[in-house]
Amino acid sequence: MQEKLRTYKASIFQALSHPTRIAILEVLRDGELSARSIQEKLGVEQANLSQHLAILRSRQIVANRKDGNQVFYSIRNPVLLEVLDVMRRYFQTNLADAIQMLEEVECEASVR
Amino acid sequence: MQEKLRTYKASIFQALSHPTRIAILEVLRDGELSARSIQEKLGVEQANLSQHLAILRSRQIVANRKDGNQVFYSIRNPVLLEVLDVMRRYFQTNLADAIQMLEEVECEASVR
DNA sequence: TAAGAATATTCTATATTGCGAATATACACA
DNA sequence: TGTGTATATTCGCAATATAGAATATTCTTA
Repeated sequence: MQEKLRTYKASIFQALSHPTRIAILEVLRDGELSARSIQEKLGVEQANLSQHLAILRSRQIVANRKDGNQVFYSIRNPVLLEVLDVMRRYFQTNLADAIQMLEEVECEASVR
Repeated sequence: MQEKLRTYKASIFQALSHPTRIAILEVLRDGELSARSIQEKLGVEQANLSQHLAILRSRQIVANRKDGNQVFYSIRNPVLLEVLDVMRRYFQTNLADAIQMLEEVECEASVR
């Protein structure tokens, strides 16, 4: 596989590499929601949510539909939900390691 | 799902969010390899590879086994390969969008 | 048209990441 | 023990990412 393709995949993973963006995809799992509803469900700053949505949009991960005053977001490709599902299985089969990691992550998520 | 769990998931995605690290997992798909072999296959700097391996290690994604002079790496949990497989499907069902993205990514991968 | 609501963008400060160069460590074997 | 090979770590710098504050844009409705 060429470098370019890997860079694309990496950019998708990168889009998924933030807790808020994972949360966004999880609340969109059951169907589209307005930006405002997402914001209320997640309890984040308006500007911050908008930035995260911009990232998901730029990677074509979510679609947005304007309706009057509001913008409704939805997951563009359901296969992405499978990615999240498999990750859930990954997490489950990894429980022991994960618990340890959670503790580390709690202090600092970085390697260095 | 709690924030902590999302942070954990995000940290796994973050580990996958670099082309070199994706490449590492791909060459490890068929079994363990020494760091040197990985380096030769990928053609990256020794120090750089070691840094990427450190990230994968810190997330418990790879296991390492020391044998004399060398360190052999392998994928710790095969479910992770499924994640990559699903991503491949994601890519395939997304071809049109992806091609467009590849062009953009070619110039600059960032949103801003 | 004016005011208000929903969303996006820009700006600024800070933190994190990624790279190569240099250095350190660990092991093998003469 | 000394030398070479394999791997890891540290350092400094450039690039990127994230957050909140401020501002802009778009739409609705009085």
